[in-house]
Amino acid sequence: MSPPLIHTLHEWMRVIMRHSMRNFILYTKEHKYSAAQLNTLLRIHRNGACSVSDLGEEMGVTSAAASQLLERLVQQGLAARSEDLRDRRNKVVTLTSAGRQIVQESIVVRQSWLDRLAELLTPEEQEQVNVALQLLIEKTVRLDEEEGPGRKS
Amino acid sequence: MSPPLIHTLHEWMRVIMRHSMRNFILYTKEHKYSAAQLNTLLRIHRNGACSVSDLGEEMGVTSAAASQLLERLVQQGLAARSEDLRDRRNKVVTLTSAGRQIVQESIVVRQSWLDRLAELLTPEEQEQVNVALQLLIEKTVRLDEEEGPGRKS
DNA sequence: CTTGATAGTTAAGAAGGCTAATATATGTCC
DNA sequence: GGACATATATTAGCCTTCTTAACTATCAAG
Repeated sequence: MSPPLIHTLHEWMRVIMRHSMRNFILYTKEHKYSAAQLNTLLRIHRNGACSVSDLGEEMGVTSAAASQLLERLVQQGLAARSEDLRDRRNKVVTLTSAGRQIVQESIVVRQSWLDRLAELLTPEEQEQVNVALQLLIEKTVRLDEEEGPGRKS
Repeated sequence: MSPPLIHTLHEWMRVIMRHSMRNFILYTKEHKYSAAQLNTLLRIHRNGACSVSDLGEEMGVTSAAASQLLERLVQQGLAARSEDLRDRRNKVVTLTSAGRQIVQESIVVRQSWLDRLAELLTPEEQEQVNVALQLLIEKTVRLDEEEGPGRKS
């Protein structure tokens, strides 16, 4: 019965990585943002408002490193720090509109090939793929629930 | 008719990136290899034997940068340089067995969640997903052919 | 108010990775 | 052979990012 699913999944992953990374690297070169900076912006985007140490912890660096990285983003007008009114030791990190725009652009360049890919499919194929991917997404959520049941307190 | 395919594709991409990158970063931290080094190893792995400038061009850096990056990999025993007999200006870059092992491990780390994901599917679902992904892979190949018809001479 | 923990910043120094310029060896064309 | 192009290596200098170690501000408990 055709190549096993595992093999197909891995192959698909390889394809995705190759396409997305190529565009991502081109984007960073073009815009002079380092991978670390763009990565930080993406984290802030995903987390919504968060603290500096949260950021560092998630990226696997010390809070000092996170602070410095953030400082430069603030200087470039891409991120903002404000005080947490409930605990004034914390800073609340957010994106500025310029920062949000950078994030959006980087996501678009990374994913634009998917749009062109979708256009190559017939409506029937689109529906078939849609159902399969939604199944995968749903199961992945379940996978996360099983493995990290107690991450939020 | 359910969310549009484009939306589902992008969501699936987001899921993949989050899972794979997290494991990838953990792996680099653990093994003290920088992202650039691991990236270089992966390129060599994908390209098979290639020259230094090929490497640099593909990674979007000067050949000087590629040479230095490679030098460190050689010192660590992960890559090897040998002379190209047909054109002795070129170096033929290959992985050592240690280098191949690192590459394999990093791929496994990045993709192991896919194996667990596959196990959550019934045989029928597996077949359904398998067919859909193979369709996507095949269409992506076609996409590449359309867009880069003359990349190899 | 004092003590001790926590969050963030700052400074100093090390390391990685980049470019540009230069050097060296090799290939190609006449 | 001689002139020029090509592939790689080397060097110097710069920028980014990391860590460690202070230091400041805030909170929480007594």
